[in-house]
Amino acid sequence: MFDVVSSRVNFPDLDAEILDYWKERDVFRRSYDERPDAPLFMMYEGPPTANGSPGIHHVLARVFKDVISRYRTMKGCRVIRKGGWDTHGLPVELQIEQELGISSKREIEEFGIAEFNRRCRESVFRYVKEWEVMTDRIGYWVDMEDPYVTLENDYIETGWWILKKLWDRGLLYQDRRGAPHCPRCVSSLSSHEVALGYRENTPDPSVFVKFQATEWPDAMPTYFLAWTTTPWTLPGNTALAVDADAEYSVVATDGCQLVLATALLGVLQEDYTVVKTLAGSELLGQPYRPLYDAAEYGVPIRRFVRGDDGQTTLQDADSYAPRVVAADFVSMDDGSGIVHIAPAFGDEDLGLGREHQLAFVQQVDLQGVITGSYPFAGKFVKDADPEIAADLENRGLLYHQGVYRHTYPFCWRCDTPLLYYAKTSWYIRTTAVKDSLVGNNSRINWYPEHIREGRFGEWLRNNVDWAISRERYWGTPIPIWQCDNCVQTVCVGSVAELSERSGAILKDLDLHRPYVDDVTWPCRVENCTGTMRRVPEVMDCWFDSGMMPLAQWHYPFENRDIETDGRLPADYICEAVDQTRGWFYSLHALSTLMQDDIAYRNVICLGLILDGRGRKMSKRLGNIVEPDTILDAHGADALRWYLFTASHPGEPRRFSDRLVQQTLRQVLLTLWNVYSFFTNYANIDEFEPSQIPADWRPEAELDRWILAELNRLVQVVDENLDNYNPTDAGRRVADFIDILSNWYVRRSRRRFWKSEADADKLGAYATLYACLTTVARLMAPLAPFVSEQMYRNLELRFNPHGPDSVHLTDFPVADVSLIDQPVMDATRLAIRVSSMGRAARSKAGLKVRQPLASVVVKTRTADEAKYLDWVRPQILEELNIKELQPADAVQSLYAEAQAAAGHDSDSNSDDAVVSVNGYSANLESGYMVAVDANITPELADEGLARELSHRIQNLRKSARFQITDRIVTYYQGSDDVARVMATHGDYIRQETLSDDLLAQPPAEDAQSETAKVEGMEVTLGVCRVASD
RNA sequence: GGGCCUGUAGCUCAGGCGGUUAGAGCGCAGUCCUGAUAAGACUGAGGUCGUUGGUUCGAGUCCAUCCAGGCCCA
Repeated sequence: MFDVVSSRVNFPDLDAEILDYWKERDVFRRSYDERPDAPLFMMYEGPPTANGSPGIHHVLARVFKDVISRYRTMKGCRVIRKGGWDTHGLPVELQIEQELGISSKREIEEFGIAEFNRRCRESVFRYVKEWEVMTDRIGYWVDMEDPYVTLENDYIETGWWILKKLWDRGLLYQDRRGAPHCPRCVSSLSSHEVALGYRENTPDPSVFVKFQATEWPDAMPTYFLAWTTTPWTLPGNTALAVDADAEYSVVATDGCQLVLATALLGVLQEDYTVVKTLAGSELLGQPYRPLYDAAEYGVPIRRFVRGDDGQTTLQDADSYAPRVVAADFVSMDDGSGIVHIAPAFGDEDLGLGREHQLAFVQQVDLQGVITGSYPFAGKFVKDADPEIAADLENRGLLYHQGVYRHTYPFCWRCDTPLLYYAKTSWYIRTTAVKDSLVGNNSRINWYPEHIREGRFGEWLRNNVDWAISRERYWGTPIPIWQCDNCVQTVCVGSVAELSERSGAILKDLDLHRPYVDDVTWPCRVENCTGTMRRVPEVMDCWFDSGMMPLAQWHYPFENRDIETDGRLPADYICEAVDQTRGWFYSLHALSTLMQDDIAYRNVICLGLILDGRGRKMSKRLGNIVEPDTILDAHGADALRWYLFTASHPGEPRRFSDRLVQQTLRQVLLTLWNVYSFFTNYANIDEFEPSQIPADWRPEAELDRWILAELNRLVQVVDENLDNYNPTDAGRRVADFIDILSNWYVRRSRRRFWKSEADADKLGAYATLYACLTTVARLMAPLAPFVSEQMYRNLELRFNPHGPDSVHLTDFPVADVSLIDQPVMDATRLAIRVSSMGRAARSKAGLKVRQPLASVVVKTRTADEAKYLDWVRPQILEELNIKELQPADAVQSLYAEAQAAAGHDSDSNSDDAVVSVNGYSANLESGYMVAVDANITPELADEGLARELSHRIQNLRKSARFQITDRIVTYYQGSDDVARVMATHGDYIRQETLSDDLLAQPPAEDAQSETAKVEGMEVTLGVCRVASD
């Protein structure tokens, strides 16, 4: 016997039961422990940070990780899926700053780094319980008992080892760059943080400034016209840049000459005459007078000097001689074609400064305040802008000023406009392996595919060196110690090495700041009395996540066998598209640098998750959907199924409770009801799987059809999952469930009901059993709970020595010999003809319960005419019609129907339902289904018999009788009713399991009703007969 | 400003190598069917397939342009 399955099911309760079962049997662990020799399949977990509650977007990523892992397990792999936690980084620090009510580095240092970091450490596990519960609840199998944690000493130590390797190869270096800097927080921002704070339509001053040429051949005073939106950088100007290949014009206007690009003459405010034109290259080297000579205002002057090694360094200088240089970034779209260059600020300016060994004037401090003795000294840069413009205007050096609106970055924490500011950072020279980065990428399978050459490929082709240092507190400390007296620098690659160098016993040292900062030692350079101290920076936390392939195993200090045992690279990773520049890149960059290999073979790149109205989910909008709400209402499978199938992984997806509920009803409940139907009747008939002969083959048309569809489904689902496409896999399963329920079961019901236990009935059971057990396995990776339940009840209880979980079974393999295309085509035709027939009946007001004499069907092809013959019984039964005739048997009907439909008019559509010749004919796409509308008295009686048994069935149902209960039926009504009860009594008794049909008032305890049937008042009652 | 993606019914989505009259589900209105069903069937309303050009005998599909939205970057 099967367990009794109610058609009413509570999926959240079912989830809980299955979770207990897995826990009890330790199924997850056994899914890899019990197959030591199976091929490895490696899934890398992109680590989340547990300092906030998990949201629905985390569920999305986790179920996509899970579905592929479960599929691979069923395909015979041993899937390694180690959990992980990302624990470092600025977001963690910010949260603590907020809690402490502070917002600057100065305040953190006053508060104390030790306590600050202690709080950071505590906060990152604050929600770990919630994460574990959610992970468990959605059925994501991942090893949470032994996860990697980026703050652990072992993890950090691997990071040090990697950095040292890079250092030894000259790939780790310190450099000065123009970086976005928040003057209020006194810190650089990572590109990721900058991206959070762009604001459109930000007004900035737009000033055109005149730089006087000092060696221009003409007598007339001549100025280079340059444009900037940051007047505060003008005192730092040390060069002007032009496009050497562009044409420039010298124009005469208002008592002087101006030089600017010919293409941009339109910016001039008044009349002018072009004196001459010349190439940009002819301007190169032209000296000009600085607007503000730094020496006069007490600001130190330095300049870039290129050494023998090709590297440039900054050296002090007494004076500088600004001049015109060439640059390839000079735009001809706006401005004047002459770009103001201040190497102390913009990154392009800095690069140009190096290239041309320009002077370097930095008249702004890290708080954004102008230094020196300028008239506007002591002001914040943005406040200095108007004063600088006014000062230049007074001196006749301002040509024009206005307002320019553009997109500008602001600090996402404190809304301060960011300044581009040249300062030193540590870099990894990823550009040294750029070709490998691009080349290795071509070996990665991206889903969706366009990411490879699109967003990711584009990013790699524009690769710049990776800025890995942060002037912060809570992160992996950069293991570089420098002498505070000389140039001695060492990179430390392990805790042991640090012990050895420092002479201290560091076994229990917390490798974080401030403790690691206390580790110092005397410089060993001869005659140097300095002390080796760690540099103050910590690592970018993306470096932490990128090194997880090695660091999660504490390689190379332990687990050296990962090099060869298949744990590098990953077979599969999956995160959202925002990780392109994040984790996808950091993994790829580090594995290219360290192993010159890919870090992952296959990657699903998920789109963003939006709310029901298509808006991004955010706390601010208050449109976050809590996973718990969904899970408690609909269960994990419904949520998973929705996430898999609603749209392809790369697409953004809308999410709402309503859509999950729809999925539940349409897919899972439909399947469950088929399952419930099957077990109910199987138990009544005492069907057991062992009754199916080993060499059983389907004979009935319907059985051959649904098994053909089933085996085709197996092929398609296997193919889709193998191609990392759970979306289409799930959609195809849903399609199958639909036809299984709404055609196979619908059409097969009577085969299960009938009392004789013949081969046909066994065939029906064997077929439906095969469908349900196969579907349970097919959907196990997608909907692990309901499939487990079905597996246990349908298979395991009859095969106690089989695998005790569906997730330990093999994925189904299609029996190609059962895929019978003609049968599938024929049944599709039956479904279509039935649908058209129902419409024809409906239009003529002929309800289906009323039997009709005949239906005429015209198909489009000869093949279909043949198929019609096969599926004739299905159509007749579905339409409740006695006889089916091909159209050529009723020659004129089709032509008449076409004529009636106005087919020969200019309308190019002849779809219609028309009444013609006593038929109701439905024309559609070249098909015709015409039902005979003539109801003879015999047919009317038969219709009444069916109507009466329908009423009696409803009474049985409302009396809550068991399906197998036998009853006595009472009836009172017109002569018609009495006659039908007599002439069709056998039929009614059989349908309703009535032992007797009694023409008398219902007994007292009978379930009864009086109603109008076909316009006649009828009283019916049913009474259960005591079973023996 | 650059890169990538997306635009098909009120909503969520399908539409193979270009080929007959562009489909499904949800929602709405009505009718029907039902002893597995929380379901199902049928009918109806609802579409300039984002725009404009082009290629072609033929374009939702291919090409170009523009528009709108999203993500990433400057």
